[in-house]
Amino acid sequence: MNTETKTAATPDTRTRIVRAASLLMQRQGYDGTGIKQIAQEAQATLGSVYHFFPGGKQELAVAAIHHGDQEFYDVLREALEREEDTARAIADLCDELADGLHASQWVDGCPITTTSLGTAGRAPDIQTAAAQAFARWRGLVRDRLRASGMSEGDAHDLAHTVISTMEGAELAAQVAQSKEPLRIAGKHLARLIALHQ
Amino acid sequence: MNTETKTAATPDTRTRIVRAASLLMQRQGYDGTGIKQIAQEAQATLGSVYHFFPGGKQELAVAAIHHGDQEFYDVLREALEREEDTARAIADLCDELADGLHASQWVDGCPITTTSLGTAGRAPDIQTAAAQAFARWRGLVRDRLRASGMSEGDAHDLAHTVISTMEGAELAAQVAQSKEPLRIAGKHLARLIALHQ
DNA sequence: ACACCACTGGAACGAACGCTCTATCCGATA
DNA sequence: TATCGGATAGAGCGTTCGTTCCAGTGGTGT
Repeated sequence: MNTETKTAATPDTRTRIVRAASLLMQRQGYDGTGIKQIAQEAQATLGSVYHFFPGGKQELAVAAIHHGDQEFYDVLREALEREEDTARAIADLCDELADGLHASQWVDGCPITTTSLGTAGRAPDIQTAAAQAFARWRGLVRDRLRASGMSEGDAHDLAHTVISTMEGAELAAQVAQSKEPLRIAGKHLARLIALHQ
Repeated sequence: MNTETKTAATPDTRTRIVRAASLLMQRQGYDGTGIKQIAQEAQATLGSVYHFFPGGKQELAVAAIHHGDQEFYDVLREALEREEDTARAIADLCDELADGLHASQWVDGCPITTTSLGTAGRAPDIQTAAAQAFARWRGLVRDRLRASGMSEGDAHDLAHTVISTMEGAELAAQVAQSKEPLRIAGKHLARLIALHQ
């Protein structure tokens, strides 16, 4: 029954596999990550991987994307709940992302972009999972903006730009190995939100 | 001497190899693209590839990134020269990018992100080339904003956000297979620029 | 006529890839 | 205690990877 839940010392084998796949594909992309490497990192064996993911590497990648999706969904939700002023919440989140990126020595960017980009025209399941993730994140921002009184249209459009810009700034920060793109993006997004409410 | 220049029917072998590498890595990433595939696509042989790029796949990837860098540099420069109002120039460029992305059936996004992301912590030469590209593009926008009378600080910051947001919106558009993220980003960037000048 | 050399062509190498397969383990149920 | 199926373990399959190596080929300078 259990597929993690408790804060247990050593999680499910399946959970360990998904976590390892998510982390490694986030860093190295789909083609750059081998199934054997995932198994080793997860302290599981090849047999276990194919037992839980009979669909092979693609099915595992989809699970990894869903994992990364939920991971950032929680971060985003907490950031929006923590601070009443949405503009400031987004700016603070950008700084938080910059700190996390720096702490990982600029390797752990968005948990799904690398996997998604590298499989663009050839793995529909992975693309669908990535599109769902982006839509969920946008929905979170849109609902928060709506709740603070913004019009439907403005909230919809701003949610798009907030996610797009955060995504692009994280990418730019990673490439430049600098917090500056994310810092500036946070400032400008806050300004843009304040302009509409 | 000549490494292309003329509008010749069939370009240099070296040029054909770089173009093929750039296009394939843009679509499939570094690890997803094989040297043999590049050679085939370029109508060259393995011997030729290693003749021109004795540094192997990494040296070829660096050349591919420089190629993609220059490619977008020209597009960006023309877009900024074509339209006097910088805000409108950026918005128009976003629409142009959306059309190009759609025309490629959502596979040809930014020519360097996929390659750069997939090699994040392990190929310094590639990272440096990608960082240079981003910096050159930002420089183009910053100079244009400065020329239209914007303050040094505002121009610097806005150039960052313009590139970050365009990058992120292109990514979002690719994943969602929709022009909407780029359209909205263009609108918001124009608004943000107008706000500062 | 010859020598030279940038360039082309492709066979071959060891390593790593995704995946299949069978054997074994082990806790729950009868 | 006997049985059974989910889970684990890893050898081995065919294929492809990046790279090396060397034998040609064709045009240029002498």
